[in-house]
Amino acid sequence: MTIKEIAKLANVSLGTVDRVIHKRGKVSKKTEEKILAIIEKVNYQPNIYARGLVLNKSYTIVALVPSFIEGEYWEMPSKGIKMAEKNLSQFGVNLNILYFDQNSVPSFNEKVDELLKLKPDGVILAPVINFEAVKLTKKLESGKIPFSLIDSNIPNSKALSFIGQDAFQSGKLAAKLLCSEINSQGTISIISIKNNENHNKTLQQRIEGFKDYIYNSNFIANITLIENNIHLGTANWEENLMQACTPTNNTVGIFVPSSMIHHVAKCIEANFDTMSNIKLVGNDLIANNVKYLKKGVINYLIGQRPENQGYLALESFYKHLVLGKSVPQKKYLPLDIITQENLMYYNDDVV
Amino acid sequence: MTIKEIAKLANVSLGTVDRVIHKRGKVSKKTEEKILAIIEKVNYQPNIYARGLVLNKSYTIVALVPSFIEGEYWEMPSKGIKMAEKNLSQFGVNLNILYFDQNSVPSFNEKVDELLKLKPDGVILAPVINFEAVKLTKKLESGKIPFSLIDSNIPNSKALSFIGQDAFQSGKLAAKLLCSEINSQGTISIISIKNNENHNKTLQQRIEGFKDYIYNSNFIANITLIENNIHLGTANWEENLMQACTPTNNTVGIFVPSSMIHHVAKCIEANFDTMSNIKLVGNDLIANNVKYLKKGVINYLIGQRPENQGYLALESFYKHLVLGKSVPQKKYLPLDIITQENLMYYNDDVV
DNA sequence: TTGTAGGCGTTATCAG
DNA sequence: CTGATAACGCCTACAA
Repeated sequence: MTIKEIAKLANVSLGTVDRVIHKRGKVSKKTEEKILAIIEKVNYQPNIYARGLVLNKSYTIVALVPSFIEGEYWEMPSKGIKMAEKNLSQFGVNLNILYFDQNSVPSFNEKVDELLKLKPDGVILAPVINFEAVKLTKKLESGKIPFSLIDSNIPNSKALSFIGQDAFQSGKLAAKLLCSEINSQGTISIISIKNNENHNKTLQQRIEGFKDYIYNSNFIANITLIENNIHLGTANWEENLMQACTPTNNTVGIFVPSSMIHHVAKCIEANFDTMSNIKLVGNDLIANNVKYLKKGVINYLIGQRPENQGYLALESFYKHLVLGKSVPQKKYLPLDIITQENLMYYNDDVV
Repeated sequence: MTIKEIAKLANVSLGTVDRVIHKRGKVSKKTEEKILAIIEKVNYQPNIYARGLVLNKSYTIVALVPSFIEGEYWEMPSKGIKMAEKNLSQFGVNLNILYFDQNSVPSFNEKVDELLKLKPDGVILAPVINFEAVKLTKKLESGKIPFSLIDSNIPNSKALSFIGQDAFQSGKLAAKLLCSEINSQGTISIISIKNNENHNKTLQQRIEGFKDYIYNSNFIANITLIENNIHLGTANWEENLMQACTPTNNTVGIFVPSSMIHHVAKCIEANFDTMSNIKLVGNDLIANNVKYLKKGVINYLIGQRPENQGYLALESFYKHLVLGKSVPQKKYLPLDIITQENLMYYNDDVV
């Protein structure tokens, strides 16, 4: 059903129908009602090709995400965003990725300036440097530029959508898997490994979830928890890590609430004679982690579909700007449990 | 870059450029080469809106899948196909779902006739009744109607794409999970439950994968396997099932290689005083299974994203027919491990 | 308040 | 062999 046909049905011209459809006024109430009724009745759907052709709009979306070196976590969301661009560029969605250094506020602000100069129609933001990210969202809000958040949320922000994972639940899941592997008894070591200075809410929530599971289980009496913090790049981080890995009493399991578990796995592997029965659970399917999962040093990895997060973030703008559809305000991606046995089908998994 | 601009660059009219692009001949070699070079250089991409508008083609895709009652497995692929239609109908992809009775060859053939009468531009087929399905694919091939297979494959068929799961690997994964739960010792019962008469390759492959894992593990000596077959709807299937569930010797785990594990779970729950420590692993997130997973009667479910399978099947025709893109010939969806802890984010998971 | 005409980029047809 | 032109459905400016 076209506008022309509706016009004929209503005995008006197609200009009038168009004005009704777009609520541009200047139509008498009577004809408006008549046209609306017809539109309703025939369930008129605009032809998106014709609309796309005449509007021929193109949208600039800028993504502001942490820089990375090959194999690091942030490569994956970037990859997903780029894949989405490949599919969506033909619909007028143009992408511009800006990378900032997670450890440098000036670098972030520099990129923010660059971003604003591009006058984007939408922004994808990874709020890793939380405080600065919040400032940016305020600016975007006042500039009426819609933004989507990936990875972690900024509560109370007016984001078009948040796409990420439920970190607390991720921690609970990790605890469940580790407990099942260690038969629910012994000492578990939680090792937080970070490569930046920022307060990492995700890490914290995973740890809380992990503890929550154990505290509320009925074998809590059989389990001891130890916590360690390692800061990559500091003077003696490797020694500290080695110490954290070394079995105290009867360490039977290690949980690393980040993608950095491969550092622990490397440690364990180097001392496999004494440590081979320590079970490892961590997050994220980055190449280094996968390597140790395949070797059996890591027992479970929990995935959060980072490529998908990136893909969906750009797609949310496509839906919002191009199709004019509504998009879910919050999207938690599934927490995938990855083992040697199902690893192979989790690789090319971007929609 | 538009055809018009290319025409100007090449000092020809846009008609000529169009003939080159569509290889319709009647262009001198010299001008053709010149135009091709320009197209290459400027990386010309046709405007899909304009193309869609003028072609204004619509495609009829017919899906032929098993009928179901609410909550059964086949509801999920159907749901996925319908969701895809919702997104793709505006691009001219029209869907027609035909349901056949898995236990009735005549019903299948009746639907095949109906299908052929619709003169579809593409067919989505669930080859559950294998022999008849093969016959249909032959007809489609000779009629040059492309088809996609979902759920299980027909090797050597000329399908546009197959979208399903690796059933063998699914069985291996089930074994791994069950072994981890039962601490790798005791008697495991494999209970095949079917609701139709067809030879079910998927079931068979899952069982083979399951055995393969155990035979190749180093705790094979500690595990005993028992196999049972239950045929839903036969005279005394409930008694048989009850018998199969009853612990012999030291049954510690049960594997049901289909979506029918809720029948076993019901059994176990009814005798929870004596059977509460039997671990259950099965397939598919249907409502009945989820219920027992939440209760803790079922320990793990393995998902195969059936909605996604349906969605991707229809989308493969969109990509093929509308966008003219190539689609992967074979797509195995990930084998998701579902527990109480990650269940909640696996529900609205269709792309 | 309403109707009309031109144009978006592509395809396909028809006349040269 | 090549160029000109109508049409697809929608939007917008402008005329009535």
